[in-house]
Amino acid sequence: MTESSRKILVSSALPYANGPIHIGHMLEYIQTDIWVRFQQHRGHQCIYVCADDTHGTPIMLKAQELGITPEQLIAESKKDHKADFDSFLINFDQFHSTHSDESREVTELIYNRLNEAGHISRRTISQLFDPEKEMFLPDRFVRGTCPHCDAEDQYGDNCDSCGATYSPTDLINPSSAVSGAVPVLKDSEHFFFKLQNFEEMLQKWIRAGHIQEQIANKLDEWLEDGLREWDISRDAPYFGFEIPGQPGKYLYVWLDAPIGYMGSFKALCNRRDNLNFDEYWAPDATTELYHFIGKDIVYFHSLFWPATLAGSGFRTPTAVWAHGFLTVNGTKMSKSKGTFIKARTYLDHLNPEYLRYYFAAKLNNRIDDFDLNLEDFQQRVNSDLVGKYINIASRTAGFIVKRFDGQLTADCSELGLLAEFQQQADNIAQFYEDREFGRAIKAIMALADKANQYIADKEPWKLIKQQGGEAETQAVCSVSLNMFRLLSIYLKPVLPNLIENVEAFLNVEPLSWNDHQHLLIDHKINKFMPLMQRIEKDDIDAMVEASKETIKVTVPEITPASNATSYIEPIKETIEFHDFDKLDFRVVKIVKAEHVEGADKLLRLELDIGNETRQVFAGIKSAYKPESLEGRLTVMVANLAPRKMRFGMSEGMVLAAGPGDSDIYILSPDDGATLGMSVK
RNA sequence: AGCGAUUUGGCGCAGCGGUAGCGCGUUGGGCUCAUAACCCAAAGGUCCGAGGAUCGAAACCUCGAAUCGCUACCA
Repeated sequence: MTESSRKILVSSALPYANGPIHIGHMLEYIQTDIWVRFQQHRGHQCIYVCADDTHGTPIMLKAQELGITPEQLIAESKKDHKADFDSFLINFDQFHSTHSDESREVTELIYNRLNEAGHISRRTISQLFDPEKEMFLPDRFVRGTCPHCDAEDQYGDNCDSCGATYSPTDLINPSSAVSGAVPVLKDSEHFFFKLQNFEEMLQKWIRAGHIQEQIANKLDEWLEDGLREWDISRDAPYFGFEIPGQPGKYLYVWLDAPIGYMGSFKALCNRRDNLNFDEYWAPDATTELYHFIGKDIVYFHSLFWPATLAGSGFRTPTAVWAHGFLTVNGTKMSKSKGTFIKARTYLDHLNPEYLRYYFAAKLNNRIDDFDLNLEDFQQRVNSDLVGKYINIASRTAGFIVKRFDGQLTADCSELGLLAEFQQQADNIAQFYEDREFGRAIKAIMALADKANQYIADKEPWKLIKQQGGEAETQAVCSVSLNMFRLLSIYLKPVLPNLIENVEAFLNVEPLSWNDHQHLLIDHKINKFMPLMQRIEKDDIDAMVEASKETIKVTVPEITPASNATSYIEPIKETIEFHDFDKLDFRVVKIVKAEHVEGADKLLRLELDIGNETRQVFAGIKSAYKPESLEGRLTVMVANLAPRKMRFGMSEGMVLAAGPGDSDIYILSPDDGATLGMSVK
């Protein structure tokens, strides 16, 4: 059961420093973070590193465009990225930068070793050069007319219109995307990494269980084509590391990017006493090293990277694990549809653990694309987490706290049933280990169903009313809360914040995986409070709306007057006229108002809006007597989506002011307004 | 164009040789402890299409379609 403690180093791919993190990125970070937390949860030493990828032409140009230095740009970017990751509970041990002393040190070491071992060659190549900017142009930065189909304004490497691929020198009327100047051909000496020296090593490596089978198939194909030299140098001006001893020549960003994993880890070693760089990177290292990546960068991580490491006397990764791309509602993320959702936009509207759960619930260890279906997302999270899992505690804790002073029974009954929950631990652990999170969640939710069935079967709400039924009620609820605790242990890698609140509720020390081996008996718990709110459709809609690319609006800084009375609610985010215009307010007459049987706060209103009558349930019982409302005119939102409520459909909403309780004041139009009038 | 992945009930997925399962949703019933939650039951599928090997396929092979992606000196 207790395997000896492992030493594991894990990375996620480095986000590029020229743009914000979006939810497509988050798929990878959440996947990795869950796996890392799982390992730590089980008592292994698992270190998680990452960094911003900061070098290359796009960074350089973007900084120029903004009129700042690249250093300023990447510092800004790192701050934003780190804030996003923190908010999503991504628990890096170190989030570093490839533009750092540590990265430079390792990069130079690797280059020098490759060079000394004869893996670097040089030759002169001819490339398009921008005479105005005095820089060589990457293919993407040359635009011109396609030599095949005459489509205008195409990239230098292929044509969007006819799909042809060509060299930028083939373009008709080429121009620099940077300055607009006509590029000229210019010679320059470039440095190449002799990838072909590693063909045999790579052939073996990719079939030795280090990568997924589908990826290995793909790599085979590349290997069959033969490996060629890899151009690893760029001429000044370039934002990156200068090649040692070669002024004006820089290392291509893709050489130093993965070295950023090592640089980040080195920085961590420098501030932690118990970590030794060589223990993780020496060629004979017995520790484990894993890279989580997207399938788009397989080439770099499964060919260049192991070759670079092997050629410079370092260990190769234990495994490189690729995942698929994220789609939203079945299609590629789109700015116009509002499905290009930035991490920050998501966070402005929704709890990060919703997304962590949804990703976990559908992730597997393969490279299939992952669809974030927003409707499914809402239903699944609400149903699984709030409806099933949390509900177990919600429906039993009340009895324990109110009737038994929070005390769980001294002996636990139903040991057989609980043993079933405990026995699932190994099975679930294996799923996590294999990155089959979806199966893990499925197994956990099957147990949650079982727990709810158990409660339904025992009917503690009836037991408590029976004479002498107290003991059994306490036993049933104690068993239920033990089930809840076991599920919490299993869910902890996915939902770290939520489980922290669960720990406070259960009044226990931080849970670790092996705590599943014992039960909570003769223990006092705290009062239950709602641990998670359901996802509201409105929040998803608002997030999508906020993601739609529109003309940039500068949201005015909202500075609440410092001496403002405290109960004034802050003004919500500024909206555009067309947002406002969606709301259809109407003058209506309350033709009928009545109490609703069984409802504490609601009144049922029948509203005449001129051409039809609407039924609306309004939470104003505490402030109005029904008869005082009948015959009054008021204002309603007439185009609000109907809402099925426990007592019937509510077909709109009546406007009212005030904080609630008896402080509620419905609106009245001035004299002269009549039924059905639109309010603007 | 080449290659890879995907295509199973409304939605999201599992199954990978013995003639279809799960969750959500829907419908009906039950319960009322619980965040309109929970429990029970039902309806719903020519498993993308066409061929083929097999006693037998959703699953294997061939051809085709659709979607997403990759194709190293783009990041």
